[in-house]
Amino acid sequence: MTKILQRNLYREVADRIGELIEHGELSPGERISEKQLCDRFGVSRTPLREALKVLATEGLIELLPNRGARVVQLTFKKVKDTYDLMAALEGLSGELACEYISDAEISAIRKLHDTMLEHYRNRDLLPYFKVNRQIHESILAAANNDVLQETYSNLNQRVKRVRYSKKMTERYWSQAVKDHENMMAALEKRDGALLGQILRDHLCNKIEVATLAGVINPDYDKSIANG
Amino acid sequence: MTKILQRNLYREVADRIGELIEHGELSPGERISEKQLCDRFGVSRTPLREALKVLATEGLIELLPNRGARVVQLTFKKVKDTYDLMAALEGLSGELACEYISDAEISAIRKLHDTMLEHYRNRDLLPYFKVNRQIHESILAAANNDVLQETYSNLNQRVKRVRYSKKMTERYWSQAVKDHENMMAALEKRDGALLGQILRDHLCNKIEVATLAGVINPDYDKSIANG
DNA sequence: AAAAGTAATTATGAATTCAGTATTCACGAT
DNA sequence: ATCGTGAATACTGAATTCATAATTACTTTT
Repeated sequence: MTKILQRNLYREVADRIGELIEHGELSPGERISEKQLCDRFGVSRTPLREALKVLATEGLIELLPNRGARVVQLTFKKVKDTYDLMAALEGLSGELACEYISDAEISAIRKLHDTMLEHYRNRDLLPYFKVNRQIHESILAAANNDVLQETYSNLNQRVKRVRYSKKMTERYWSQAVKDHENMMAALEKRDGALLGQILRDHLCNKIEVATLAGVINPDYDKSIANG
Repeated sequence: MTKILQRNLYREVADRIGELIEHGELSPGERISEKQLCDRFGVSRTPLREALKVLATEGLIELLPNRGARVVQLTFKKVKDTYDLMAALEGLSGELACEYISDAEISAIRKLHDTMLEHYRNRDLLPYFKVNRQIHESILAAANNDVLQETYSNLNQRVKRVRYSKKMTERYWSQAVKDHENMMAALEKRDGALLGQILRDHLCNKIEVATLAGVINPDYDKSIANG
């Protein structure tokens, strides 16, 4: 692990800790030892503690008065709440995108879409996920709303550790592809209301939640393990 | 100004600075002097700087490397982007609220609604705004989604300094009241799709944006003054 | 042996100190 | 007179130190 050397130390540290959480190297509920992280990153406590405060604001960890920090336990309800919100934001991004998107941007997304279909036909899950994400990000970017993008990005970060780790069932996968066909059509017609509706109803998120519900302790507020 | 005495210093300081920004005591674009704020609050630089990092994460200020912090300049576009987002979140809150809300909660909101109508008839603007806000907050609470509530609260904080400061025109006001009549009806029918749609289209936010557009420099990205 | 109380240790909260960068002001050159 | 260069000053970035709260270990008592 390369030590951190310079510049905007607190932000750098915050990102690195975020990665540790995402990859499960810091377990949910686990006490975060300041000293341990300081040694790991070769940084003093000042920027590290600033990073912890920022991460708490971003919802990745929680601070207990006089008792340090711990990684947030993702409960089923928290994940569901976050996904509900993300679905609404995707819907908005669709509406806005149709207002502002250029022909060039549409054809770029069309290319991504066709590539994704190719991956689907070959059942290449990882490449499929990657292009899928690019499509959603492109629409988000076309929405031309920085606050929206920032907010979505933050929410996504919170649930990253339980995303992209589930296997699709064939049925859900084909439904998701159908959704994308409809999305593409709505986008090319620049039908914002329709695209928004499709994105809000887009099953991806709900699939994952459903999958989680099957995989994990179905208890509503019980913590769930990392992927 | 009472000095800060104890407990969760950084959070306390962040809230206080937030108030200063909201009330316009710190002007947008203005350099924030750490030393000055330290003296004002009777706090050392450590918790103060932690507070600044948090406020930057929350989008109230921005940090310039080696050049300190400044209050974010609210441009017309930023406000519009934020309002678009808040409208979407309100819509979601309406949909979710209809799923979870109890009869008791509905009648509580009905009471608020009737009180608000009373204030409208008397043209009591401030009490009207206050009850109006309580209604929206009640629906948000009934949605039973902590992440949604937290996100909405954060966005609201960013634009607080330009809200609640505009005078309603009679036409917009009566339209807003009509919207609320429809909202109330949808809520009592527990028609989530409808309530969501009404809330998304609810004119309040757009009114304010329109008002701002008339009051301020119409230049899209130009900064706007505090209320 | 178990439990409770106290001392010791460790970790967090905050202040201070040290270092590096930007800004300002003065002086000189064109 | 204006612009450019450089030294002095002020401020931010980060490390260290000091204070206080929490946890642990140990002792003592029942």
